[in-house]
Amino acid sequence: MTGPANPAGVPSSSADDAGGAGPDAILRNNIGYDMKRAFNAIQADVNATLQPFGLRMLTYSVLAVIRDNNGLRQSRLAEILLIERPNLVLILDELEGLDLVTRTRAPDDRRAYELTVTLKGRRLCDRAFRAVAEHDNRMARGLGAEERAALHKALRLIESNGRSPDDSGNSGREIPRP
Amino acid sequence: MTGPANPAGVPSSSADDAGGAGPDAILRNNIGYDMKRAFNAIQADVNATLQPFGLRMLTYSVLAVIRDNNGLRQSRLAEILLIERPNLVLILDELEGLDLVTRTRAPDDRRAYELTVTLKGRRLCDRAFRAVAEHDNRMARGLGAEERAALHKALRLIESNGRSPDDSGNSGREIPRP
DNA sequence: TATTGTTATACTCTATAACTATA
DNA sequence: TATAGTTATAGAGTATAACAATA
Repeated sequence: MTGPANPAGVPSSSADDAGGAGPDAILRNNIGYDMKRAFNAIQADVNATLQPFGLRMLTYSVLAVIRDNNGLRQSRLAEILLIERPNLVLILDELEGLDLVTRTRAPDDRRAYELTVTLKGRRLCDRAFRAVAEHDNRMARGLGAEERAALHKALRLIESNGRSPDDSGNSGREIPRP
Repeated sequence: MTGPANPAGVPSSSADDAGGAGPDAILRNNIGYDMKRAFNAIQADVNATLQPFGLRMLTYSVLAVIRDNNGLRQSRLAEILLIERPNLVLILDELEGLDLVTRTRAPDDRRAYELTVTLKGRRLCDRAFRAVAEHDNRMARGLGAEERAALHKALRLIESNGRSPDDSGNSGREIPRP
């Protein structure tokens, strides 16, 4: 905690709080709360941006990663994007139905599929890429180049903090009295 | 764009990309992608943190805002947390069923309910608050105080950018050829 | 007529178990 | 037996239309 602490470490909930601090002031201290609201704004904008292309954030991500990793297999793609394999199947069905990607049997392992982007898929992906880049600039308006780089760095650090329960003793989470 | 640009503004998708840049390198340029992954980590951790209290991120947010705004009405609470009214009903049913909040008829407007946190709810909220603060420190490990403040500032700026389609002419979104 | 809370419903994203066909 | 892709299913979270009671 950085702010002034009261005995219990609990925020002051006095009535005059509501005056100039905003009714959700307590939650504004939490990175997750601010991030959820920021991400909601981003997702709404990127989905509106991708809608004319027939894509969503998720389908665009899948398309873009296949585009840059030709011959990729579904299991590996699911790993990369942190998607469960069963959920990826439906996304690929959708993209394949739109003639944007193809599944071809792997020559060495006939259980697996190799994913490729079609010409149509590559063209759409490139156009969508530019629209998403504009979306990014729109959402980052007001941030300087260094601030924007710092944001990316912070987000990646947080992501990696989530994967490392490398605290002392227990995993760092409190165990409340039953 | 900050990096070197090629004629079309499209990222190089040559095969040697996959070497040291990571298979999702293209998406890593997008704030939304990094933020989604960071937020996934945060949400998983905060939900694990709140589980012993019988709360989730969403129910904790509702409880905390009522705690600091006694007498709040559902419509206003929904506005504050950007939740649709119908969805809030179920959350309040849950919190009321746990004896953490109460709905009492507003004296001046008998359509509305005034929301209050019970003693049990206040105690639980305070304990959860401390656990969430520890969760926050866990997720922000590696960030200095200024970096952390800059992160909050950036997130709030992005949120506000989402609410302002104040561009010139069209809303700033590209209209692709049909 | 408008608003508060509610019901019902649907859609997206996510998560898990179990199946098939190959290995 | 183990793995790749699949099916079925269930759970959050979110979004909209329509209703009853009240204003």
